[in-house]
Amino acid sequence: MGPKERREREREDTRAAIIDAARELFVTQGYEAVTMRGIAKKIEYTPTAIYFHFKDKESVIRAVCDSDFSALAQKFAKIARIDDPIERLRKAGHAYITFGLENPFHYRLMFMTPHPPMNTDESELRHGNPEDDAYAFLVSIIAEAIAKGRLRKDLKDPHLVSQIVWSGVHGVISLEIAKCHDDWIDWRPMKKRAAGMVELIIDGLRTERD
Amino acid sequence: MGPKERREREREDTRAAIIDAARELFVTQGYEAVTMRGIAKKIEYTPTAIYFHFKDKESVIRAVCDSDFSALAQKFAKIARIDDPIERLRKAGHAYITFGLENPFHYRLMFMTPHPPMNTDESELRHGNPEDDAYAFLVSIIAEAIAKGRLRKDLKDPHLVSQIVWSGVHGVISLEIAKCHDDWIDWRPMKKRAAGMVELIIDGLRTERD
DNA sequence: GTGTTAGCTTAACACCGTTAAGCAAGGAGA
DNA sequence: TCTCCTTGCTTAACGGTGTTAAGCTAACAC
Repeated sequence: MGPKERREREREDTRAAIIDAARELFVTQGYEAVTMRGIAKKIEYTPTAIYFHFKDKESVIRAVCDSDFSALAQKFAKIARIDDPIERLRKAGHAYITFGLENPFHYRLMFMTPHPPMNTDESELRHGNPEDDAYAFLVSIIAEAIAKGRLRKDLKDPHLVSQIVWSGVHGVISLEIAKCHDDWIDWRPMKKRAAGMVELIIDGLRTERD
Repeated sequence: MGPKERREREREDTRAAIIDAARELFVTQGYEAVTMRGIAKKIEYTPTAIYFHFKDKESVIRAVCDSDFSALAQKFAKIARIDDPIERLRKAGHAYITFGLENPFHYRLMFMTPHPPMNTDESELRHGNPEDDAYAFLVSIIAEAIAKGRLRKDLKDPHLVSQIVWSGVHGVISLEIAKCHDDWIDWRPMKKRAAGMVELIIDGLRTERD
């Protein structure tokens, strides 16, 4: 049975071509600049053809993000091997910030833009699994740090602590993405702000002080 | 000389009508929902008429934001009277968070959306003046706290510290605005996250510890 | 009374996402 | 081999957007 597989392979190819074309527009110019007509021109199809492969524009772009966010998961996978939970937290914070700054349009779409609640099954990434899910990874670090008595004793809820930690690094990234062109603010170097935030958080959380 | 003033007053009136109509759409449904045709319908003019009063859609909405952001300046004006800089910082943080959560669309437009660098004179608010400029207000608090030896001694740059502090509270607000509908995250109450962040920051910055 | 200008309208342009309808090619079943 | 039907695409169009060019009208200045 040859032809059936060939057809499926071809379909998968043009689907990939759509994603690639969309990615190229997306990473250089952002969500608004990705137009169905623009994608179509790049791959030399008509705009309508895209709707055979994707429900709408949003699912095209989510396909781009889903595939690119695996890069973040890979970074986290390496960090997961670090023994000391505090050091793991520090490295994870920096990796998260680096990822956000290297993929500003992805980051903006995923974490700075309100979306209608999406069906869990629409995304291929599995939630709750620290390997795929960056938030779950963070919670696991915090939970371990709490269990090992490395955090202040009034900090008992891993989710609350995680959400505060996340807010901190998210604040640095998102402010940079949204306001870096604003010369009204006398911005200090990104690296200093990032490192300052990470140290401020870790220092504020933990038991010992040096 | 009557007619001239009357004409100017009338022009100012329809300008205000445009802003009011735009605000009504903006605060309930956000930037995208504000359409020139929608504004026009509300004030019973044609869409084109708006272009006599405003350059484009963006300047209509910026006029809305400019006028509404004076509310934040007023909150800060009260806080400015607090003696203790640390306590002033705490109150300012909470006021900022409250403002952001009460005006999510304003907040999103001003701090979560990248803009092309705008000409300073396009906005009526004066920069650098702590009375109008929330950032300058924050810097003034931090500078005073440093001068009075209330912060850790390695924290010497008011701008760097301010930017980190701002990032922290901004992170809480912006994550709430962008991701509060995401039930994939087991969100803790907003108040706990906000208070936790403010205390974490203040605790991380200052000299003494209780 | 004439000319000018302010303030608005009508009509259109160039985009956008999306959809209905049709067409051509190729596999499936007789 | 002939027919049918599905797959994958195209053509054409709809309703929406921001924006602009051109024209009209009433009120003012002289």
